[in-house]
Amino acid sequence: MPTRKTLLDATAQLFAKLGWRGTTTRRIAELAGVNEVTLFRKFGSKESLLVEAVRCQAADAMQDQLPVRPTDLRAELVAWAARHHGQLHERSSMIRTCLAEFEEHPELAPVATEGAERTMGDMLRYFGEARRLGLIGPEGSLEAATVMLMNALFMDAITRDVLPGCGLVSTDEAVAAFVDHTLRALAPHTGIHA
Amino acid sequence: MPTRKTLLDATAQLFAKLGWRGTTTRRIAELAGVNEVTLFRKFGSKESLLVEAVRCQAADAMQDQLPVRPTDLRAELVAWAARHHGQLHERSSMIRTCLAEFEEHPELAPVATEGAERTMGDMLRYFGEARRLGLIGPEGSLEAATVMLMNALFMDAITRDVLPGCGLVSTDEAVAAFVDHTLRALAPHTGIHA
DNA sequence: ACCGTATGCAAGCACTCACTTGCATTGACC
DNA sequence: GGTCAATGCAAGTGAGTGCTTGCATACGGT
Repeated sequence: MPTRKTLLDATAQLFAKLGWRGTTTRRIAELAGVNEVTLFRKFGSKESLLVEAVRCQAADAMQDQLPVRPTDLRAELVAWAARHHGQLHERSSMIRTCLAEFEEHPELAPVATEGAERTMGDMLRYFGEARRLGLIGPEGSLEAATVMLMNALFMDAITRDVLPGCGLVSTDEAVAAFVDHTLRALAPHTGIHA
Repeated sequence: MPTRKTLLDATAQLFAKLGWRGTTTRRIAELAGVNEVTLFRKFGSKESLLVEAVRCQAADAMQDQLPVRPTDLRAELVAWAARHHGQLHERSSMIRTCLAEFEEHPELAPVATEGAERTMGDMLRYFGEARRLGLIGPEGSLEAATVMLMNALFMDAITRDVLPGCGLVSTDEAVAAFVDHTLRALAPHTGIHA
């Protein structure tokens, strides 16, 4: 059924840009090139369609994992962070909208955030492994390091186009600076990057 | 004129919760206990009223500065970060909504973000001063430290009620952990907090 | 006592919203 | 050729939208 996917894609696209209330069934039908009635026959209501569209969009998010065994921390983290930042940036409009809509539509939250928690768990595991291998020092909270790095990447990705001038200038520089700062806090001895 | 402030407050409150489209002139009038016609007589249009309401809300944000001369970095930063986090948290609903509405209503952006940039500048100055005084080491990017700390606080504050389980558990612990992590990255010698 | 300003009230305008109904058309499978 | 499910089209429902008009009422300054 090509119609179904077409409708879900159009809905996600409109929702990201216009929010729940702005995403009208008329606009969805027009963008999908489908009659408005078809939308109701296939999904029953606007609400079902929107929730399903957000669910699919979130499920599409690539699962990008850190290496099982850390070797070159900086290289691996920078590469991972760049990919992760790219993914977030692609979806920044949808993410901003969801953050605002969670209050009125809490049913969106579980489906949209499941990925984030898994990613945090993966990074925590990675740092734990690195510490076990002596690649980072025995002190410093790995949770704090993980949350701060992920928050920094997240914020930069979702505010970059909408609030230029509230962060670092270039994306690559920002990613590298965040990773370096994180590793400096976890370094086994001073001046690891000096 | 009590009516004016009443209307602005009601508007800001509704806008934070329901967004631009959800904030209807009927709801505003009802919440403010004012006739809907009065709203149009005083502000001309819904758009003027909304922009003005967001402007006032942002202007109300307390300006909370770091000490001119750094002495006890950790204590000063923790105290400042806790206050800053509190302010952000109070306005988290409005902030989330604005982040989503910036795309459709870019006129909101300048008025709403002016404070954030000043705050970042203040922290950068504070770190620069601290480095000059030898309270932090000569290496490590102060911009990265500033952006990461502010992003971490910002994210924690605006996602705390809407995405529990995506960060650290208690607010106070989170704030302290973020500051510690930041200082560890900037520390003049290893193990400053050991 | 008079006047201007601010507000309320009732009604209405043209428009959009989510959603429904009834009927015609298509196309695939038997 | 006949059946059935999927889709389109035209029209309409009741509710909500931003905004306007006309008129009544209050209150303060002169």
